[in-house]
Amino acid sequence: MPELPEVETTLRGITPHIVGQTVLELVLRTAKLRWPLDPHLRDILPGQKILSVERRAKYLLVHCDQGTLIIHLGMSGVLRVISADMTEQKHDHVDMIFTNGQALRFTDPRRFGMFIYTSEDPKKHKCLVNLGPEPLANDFTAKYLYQTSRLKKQAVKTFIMDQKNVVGVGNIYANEALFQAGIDPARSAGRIGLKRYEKLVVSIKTILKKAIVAGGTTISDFRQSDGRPGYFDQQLLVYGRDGEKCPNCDNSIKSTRLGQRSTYYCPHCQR
DNA sequence: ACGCTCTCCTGGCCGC
DNA sequence: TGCGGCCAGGAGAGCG
Repeated sequence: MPELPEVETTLRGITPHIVGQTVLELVLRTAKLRWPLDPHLRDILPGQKILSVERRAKYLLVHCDQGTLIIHLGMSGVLRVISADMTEQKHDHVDMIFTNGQALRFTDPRRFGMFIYTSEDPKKHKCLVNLGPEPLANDFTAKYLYQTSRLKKQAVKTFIMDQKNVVGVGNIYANEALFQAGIDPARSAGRIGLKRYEKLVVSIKTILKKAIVAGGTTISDFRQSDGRPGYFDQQLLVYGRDGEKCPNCDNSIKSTRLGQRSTYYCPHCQR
């Protein structure tokens, strides 16, 4: 679920509450998320102080004295700072309790999320080492996308959702960005010219920035870390709108599937 | 190397 | 109201 704006929203929500705090105890209630939760976290983390939190792609890196937690929200994960005595509910898998009486709680119904610890450089972890550029950074340019996509036959939507090429763009924002750029999501990435990639890069950056301001998109279960939903769903122009009228013309929005993912587009406006 | 499927898991919704 | 089938913000693994 969470794409870059939702992860960024989470980062901004939790950071001021946990940086500087010292871990008192780790409560693990579920053995397995995407990968097994390491029971040694109960021994390793207590006593460590949270130094900083950063986002890389859709991963959150919680830097502690002696190592780093790598957290991914998967499709349905939520991180919240709560009072440590708040009763746990179904799907609350991890509580990281601090000495100040608060806790960072990880909730994830579908359990595609990830909550691991490394004492090595987290950027060298196999999940992070092959990631492409950050879409909001200066090195994410039309020239880069154009060069990277030469000879690629895969659909441009699949191409921009591949984290090797650019990170953070998930299914919702891929649909929206391609609509805004007027590009047919099924078109081969290698057959799109530099000019059109210029439009696409602008669309991706604009949409992600707007979504961050809105606190992300809540389709069903995403919550900002204070429990409020994200409000960007009110600005979605094509996602989930098949059969509705295109905002730009009189034709209706169609849906199809690309790479096993629902795809929404206007056949008239997107070429 | 590339690109396509399958897979992990729970819950909500729709149709019968 | 109950049940089966299908769908959902991701992405690693395995295959041809």
